[in-house]
Amino acid sequence: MARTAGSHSQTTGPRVRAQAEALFAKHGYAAVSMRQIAAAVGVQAGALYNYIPDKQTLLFSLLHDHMADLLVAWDGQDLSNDPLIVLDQFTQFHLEYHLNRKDAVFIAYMELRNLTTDNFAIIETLRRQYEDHLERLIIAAQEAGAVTVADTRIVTLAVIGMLTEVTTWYRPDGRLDMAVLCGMYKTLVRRTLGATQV
Amino acid sequence: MARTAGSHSQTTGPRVRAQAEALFAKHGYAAVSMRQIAAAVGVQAGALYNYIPDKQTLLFSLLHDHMADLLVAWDGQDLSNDPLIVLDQFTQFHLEYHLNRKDAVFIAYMELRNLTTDNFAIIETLRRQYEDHLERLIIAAQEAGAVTVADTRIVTLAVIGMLTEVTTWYRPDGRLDMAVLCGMYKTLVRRTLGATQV
DNA sequence: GTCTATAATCAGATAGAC
DNA sequence: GTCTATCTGATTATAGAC
Repeated sequence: MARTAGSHSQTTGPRVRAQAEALFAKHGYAAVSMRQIAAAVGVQAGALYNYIPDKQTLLFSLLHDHMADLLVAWDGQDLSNDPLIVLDQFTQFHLEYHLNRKDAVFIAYMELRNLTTDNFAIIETLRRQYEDHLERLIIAAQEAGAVTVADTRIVTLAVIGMLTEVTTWYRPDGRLDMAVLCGMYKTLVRRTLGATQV
Repeated sequence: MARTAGSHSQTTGPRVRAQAEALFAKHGYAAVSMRQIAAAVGVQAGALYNYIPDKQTLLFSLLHDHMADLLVAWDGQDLSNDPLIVLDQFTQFHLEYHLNRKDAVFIAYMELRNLTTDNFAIIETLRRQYEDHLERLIIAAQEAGAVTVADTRIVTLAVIGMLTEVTTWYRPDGRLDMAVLCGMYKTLVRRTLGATQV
């Protein structure tokens, strides 16, 4: 309970990350100054350096945690034995996860070019891992005779592209609720894969 | 033939735009300085202001011309009477046009947030016009009984998202040439639309 | 049309007081 | 842990010489 005045280490750190994420998504990494982040948090610029070594590391940390969390979340899914139902589960998972983290998704796609070469390689490896998860599902469905795909890699990227694009226009208070949206995209994904049942 | 030393008005203007486009695509609008653009062109920073009023107008001009050129190019297409062939034509047009202008496409999607409010509205109107072209094709195909779509607007955005995503990974010297790529995506688009023939 | 020089501002990051 | 003050260098844009 007793706490030194001005000491908020348990809350300021996460707040720096949250405000940076929101500002980077809105204006772009290069366009946001450390002073802007500090103002959003409610501290002076110098205080930020108690929590982050520099601006580049802050960006990398946001992207890395987003991708790592995504992989952990997918690993935690309870998957069906039906190869078509599993594809529906991926569609639903991808849409819900990404629509609930629009800022992080936006940054993860937009700010890759602002990473150093080494940091970029790490993020790309994580992204590739996620893509591979879906490609394995498509290959399994193909082997089970549930879908017909000419090139599993291309179709994997096409499906992820189609699903991720939703984050650029979907509004929770718009004309479609999540359940309806997910239902429509499950159909679109099955169709794209040439599923035996749609 | 005779030309005042240092006078290159017929070439410098376009070169400023071309170099700015390349640099904005690579590093992002906010991350690129006028000095960098000038260095790429081969002049000093001050000379740029003979061709552009300011940095913001340069960005807007690049985005505006890209979208306007896209609409003009589509209007110039010779379209089939077959509603499914027309959709194939759109797929091919969109892929070829966008893959030949990767930098402009990247900027058009990434730098919208760096436009002023007024400029943003203008670009969004142009983008919406392009989307409407595809949506009308889908509606026509639906009315002709050639496709089955639950929500023409959603599917329009899904198709454009799927096609545009290709620009993030396609390499002309990669394992797929344009003809094969277009063929595969024509199938994917037809499938997504629930076409009677794929 | 391009140059050099400069104005006015802002950037990321650090030092030391409290 | 946060503040103020500051360092160093970069930013956009302009002015005037050539």
